[in-house]
Amino acid sequence: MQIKEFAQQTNLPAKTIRYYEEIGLLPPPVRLENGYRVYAEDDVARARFVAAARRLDLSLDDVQEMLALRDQREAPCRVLLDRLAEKADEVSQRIAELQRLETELRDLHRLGQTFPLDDVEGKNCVCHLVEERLH
Amino acid sequence: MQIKEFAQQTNLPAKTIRYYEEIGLLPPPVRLENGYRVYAEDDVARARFVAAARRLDLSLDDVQEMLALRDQREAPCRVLLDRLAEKADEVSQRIAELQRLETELRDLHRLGQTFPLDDVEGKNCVCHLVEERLH
DNA sequence: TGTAAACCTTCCAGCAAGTGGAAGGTCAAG
DNA sequence: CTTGACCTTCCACTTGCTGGAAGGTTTACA
Repeated sequence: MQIKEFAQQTNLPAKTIRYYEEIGLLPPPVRLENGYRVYAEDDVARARFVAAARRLDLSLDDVQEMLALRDQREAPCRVLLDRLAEKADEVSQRIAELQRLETELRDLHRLGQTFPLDDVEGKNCVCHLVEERLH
Repeated sequence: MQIKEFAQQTNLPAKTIRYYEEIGLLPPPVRLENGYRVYAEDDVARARFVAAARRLDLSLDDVQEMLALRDQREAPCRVLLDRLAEKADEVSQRIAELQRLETELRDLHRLGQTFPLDDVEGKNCVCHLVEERLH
């Protein structure tokens, strides 16, 4: 199959597939005489693994590591399992940060509405409110 | 004051201050004969506004727009207020996405633990679980 | 006088993970 | 014979900085 069908099968844009090849995440496929890439069925699984891992927000570095294990006939499951747990913790930390941020944004917005909207020089507008919010 | 004190007053690294100057967010300051930057008290407010907006995760483009308004003697408060609300909505959307992601990661992790850890070729490991999770 | 430290300068490179676009080759259908 | 859908490579751009090299200046201290 050519790159377009491969892209459909793996749910990755063709551009991204070429990029993954360039950085060594996917092996260079066979080429036709005209230079077109041709993929085999076997290539789909690997690319799908990458796509799925990316959807789980694992880094390309993480994926590299796991694929390298697989290429050495070692099961990457232990590493993957650990990364899933680590990633989940990172995500929940990030959620907490964003929740704090949202609260701050909503608080500022609410407070800012009680101020005039045309006070450039004075201290009575939301801009100064924001400005003074540094700690 | 020189760049180091300015950095302390504004809570921005010196590198970042030079960068903001380079992209036109902060005006080029006066230079001493030896080329050192010298900042006035008035410069502090502007840089603090930038720093505070960044802490609220507003983009440099947003900040540019608001500063441009201020430079034209127009109050950026309306724009700022709108951005605060928009940003809060973006953040809460992002939170929802991350919560879905966290759930997916934890589910996969839990499920993956019930599988063997050394199954490279078979279908009985967490790697294949992940791989098949594409939709 | 020498020198070490603590400043300051510019410029170049790189991060993550792609995306966009230009310029051009190839192939099948009408 | 040309149109449109593919495909190729290469280069630049995104966001918001950060790190480092190579070098100039200033002050303190021996």
